This record gives sequence, structure tokens and C-alpha cells, in this order.
Amino acid sequence: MSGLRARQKADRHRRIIEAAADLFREAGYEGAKIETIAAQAEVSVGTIYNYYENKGDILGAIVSMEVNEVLNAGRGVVSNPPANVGDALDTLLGIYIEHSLHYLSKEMWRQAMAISTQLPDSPFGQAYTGLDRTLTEQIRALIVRLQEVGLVRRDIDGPALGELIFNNMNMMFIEFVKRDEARIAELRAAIRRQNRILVAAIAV
Amino acid sequence: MSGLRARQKADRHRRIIEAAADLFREAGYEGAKIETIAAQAEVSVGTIYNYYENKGDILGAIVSMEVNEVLNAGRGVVSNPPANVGDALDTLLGIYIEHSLHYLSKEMWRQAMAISTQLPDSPFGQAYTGLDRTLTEQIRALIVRLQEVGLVRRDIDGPALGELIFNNMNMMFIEFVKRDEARIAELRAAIRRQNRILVAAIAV
DNA sequence: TTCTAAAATTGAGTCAATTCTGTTTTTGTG
DNA sequence: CACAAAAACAGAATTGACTCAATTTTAGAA
Repeated sequence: MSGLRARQKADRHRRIIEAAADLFREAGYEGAKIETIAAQAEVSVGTIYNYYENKGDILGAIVSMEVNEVLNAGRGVVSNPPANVGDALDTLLGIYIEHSLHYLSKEMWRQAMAISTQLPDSPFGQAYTGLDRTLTEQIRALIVRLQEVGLVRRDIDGPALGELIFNNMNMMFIEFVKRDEARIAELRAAIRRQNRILVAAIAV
Repeated sequence: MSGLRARQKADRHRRIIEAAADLFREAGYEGAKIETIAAQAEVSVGTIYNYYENKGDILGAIVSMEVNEVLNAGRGVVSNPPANVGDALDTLLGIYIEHSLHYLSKEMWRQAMAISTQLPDSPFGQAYTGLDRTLTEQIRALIVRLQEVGLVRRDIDGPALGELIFNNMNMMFIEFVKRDEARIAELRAAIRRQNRILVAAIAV
């Protein structure tokens, strides 16, 4: 079962995702009907449900791409961080935030987050939780790196700190996508201000 | 227009909420059909939509009661906090967490949270954001109180700190309700561990 | 008490996600 | 090449939230 069937499968996956991404951007998540996605992808409604458990999973596939890109961009910062704890955090979190609206509108983020808490056991729900965890890990990795370079105290509880920083950023980001008029610059400033308290506690 | 009409209105509100709360607990939020709620409340489907904009708003009314109760319970701690920063935080956040599953199941919390990010401008979405803000205020109030008593440094950025603590707790709580097997004791312990870092930074 | 406008209720109808069942396509074997 | 089993597809049917036009109930004026 290597040839035709597998090729068609991959192709249909791609067509569905492309059609959905287009329509989500154009009409919004709620506004995009499965029937329309199916038509544009040139498959039937039934087939879409053969590939994805529900409408949310389609969005999920798109979100996953976005977050993975962000994770990649973050690697550079972790391996070679700015020589100052505050700047290092700001740079890493800044990358997450600045990338965030590249492919996904605020409305798409709202839907994605909603689905991930509503259906935590669906494929997307689990994937989303996994992505959050990976982001947390990356922040932890930065802290470890800063400890190695001697910028952060060795006796700090790294795992707890990483989680704390991620949780705060994530919650601020959730509030950010909930308000259409909220600006990225303000979000970053607010997070920087909060992290200043932490930086004072952990910097050597 | 004081008498009969107002009385009937209040009565119908109560019947709808009671029926919904029962059914949400029994069958879960998704499992509870509007039709069934209407039947149990002895009103028609249309009437329910005359009282609430959508299914989420019914859940919202129930959540608001719960959170308001928690806020009340918190007042006592703020006005008379334990004589130790770590314990004071643990006591206040502990009250929030311990109360949380009193009326609402994890599934109901998941739905409520999902709706509040999905529809931030619906009546419930706005109410939920308001409740979050009020909880944050209460944490800030505790910090101010601790500053007055001389347990927390005066030069700490209170608003930023309050938000940081709330955001972290809230995010941990979200993860907690997403996993049915997660235990309250573990949640509290994890948050305590995270707050320890902060306590070190802010205690006199 | 009688009547009228305003307010509220009703439930059949609409709409879109999801499910289900019969049909078609693909695969691998003889 | 022919064929049977497995996999995938199609689209009609189902389901449940939400709407709306018609009807009923209430308030309060005459």
C-alpha cells in the first residue's frame, strides 16, 4: 500500500488544509462551512471527516505548523542568548509573540485555544497541550543556558521558573487575542514589566 | 410593572438555571439539550433564548455565582492574612482552588473557559473577563495589605506582581481542569513551588 | 369591568456540523 | 488479467442550537 493510495491521501490532506486555511482567513472560522471547504478541496464532506475528527482538528493542523515555526525561531535565541537576563527573556518571548499573527488571525487563535480546552483529549487538544509543553521546555532551556553562562543563580528552581514565565506569557497572550484592539507592543511591554520582578529575583 | 410580571420573570430565571445546573452535572454541558432544559424548567425553547443569548450564557450565570462565592471567601484572607508571605498567598489561592469544584465539574469549567475565549464579547465572555480581573484585584489587595504590615517590600510593582501571580495560577488551573485525573493537592503544591521563587524576591 | 398596546411565550422551521450506509476505488493474490 | 477483501468516498439523513412570526398574557387607562 505504497503507491497511488498514499499519494492521493497526502494530496487530499494538503488540499483540505489549503482550502480551510484560505476560507478561515477569508470568512473566519465560524464563517467557513465544511461544505464549502469540501467543495474547494474537491472532496466530499464525508471525506473530510475521514481525514479529521472534526472542524477543530482542521484548524489544529494549521496552528501546529505555526507553533512549530515559532519553536524553530526560538532555538537560535536559546543557543546564543543576549548577555543580560531581562533582554534574553524579552528576546525569546518577543519571537513567540511577533510570529504569532503571521499565519493565524486573532479569531483563529481564539477558536484554537477554545477547542484545546473544550476537547483536551481530541487529537488537536493533545497536540496543543504538547506544543505548550514544548514552549515551556524551551524557556527552561534558556534558563539553563543562562545559568551556564553565569547570568542566573545556580540555586534557582529552573522547572518551576520556566513554567511560571510561560504561564504568565500565555495568559497575557490569551487576553491579547481576546481583544481585537490590543497591540503587540503593549503586550510585550506588559510582559517585560512582569518579568522584571522575576529577573530581580534570579539574576546573579 | 412591579408585580406579577416581575415575579414570573424571576421565577423563570431560577427554574431555567436550576434545570440547567442539574442537567449539566448529570449529562455534561454538551449532553444537556436546550430542549431538555426547557422541558425540565417548564418553559419553551424560545423562552430560554428570551432570557439568555445562547447556551453558553446559561452556564455563565452558574459560573458567576461560583466565582462570586470564591471572591467573598477571599475577602477574609485579605483583611486578615497569615503573618508570612508564602502562607498568605497559599491561603488565598488555596481558597480559590478548593472552592472551584464545589458547584462546577471540570467539564463545566472547560466549557466555560472555552466559551469565554471563543466569544469574548458575549455577555458571558465579558462577565468572565470581569471576574478574572476582580480576582486579580483581590490578589493585588493582598499584596498591598502585606506591604502595609511590612511583610512585602514597598518598592515592589504591585499591579504587575498581582497579575503575574494570578496569570500563573489561572493557567495552572486551566491545565488542571483539562486533565480529569489531576488532583487538587498536586495543583496547590505546584503553584506553591512556583510562588516560592516570587516570595524570595518580594519578602522583606 | 373592558379594552388596547406592550411584553412575553411558543414551537415549528432553519442552518450547519457530524454520522451513517451504500458505492466505488485500490490493493494484492492466483 | 480476474477477483475478493480492505480502504476510502459520497452525499443523504440526523441532530441540536438558535430564530422568528404568530399567539397569548399582562399592565394600566378609561
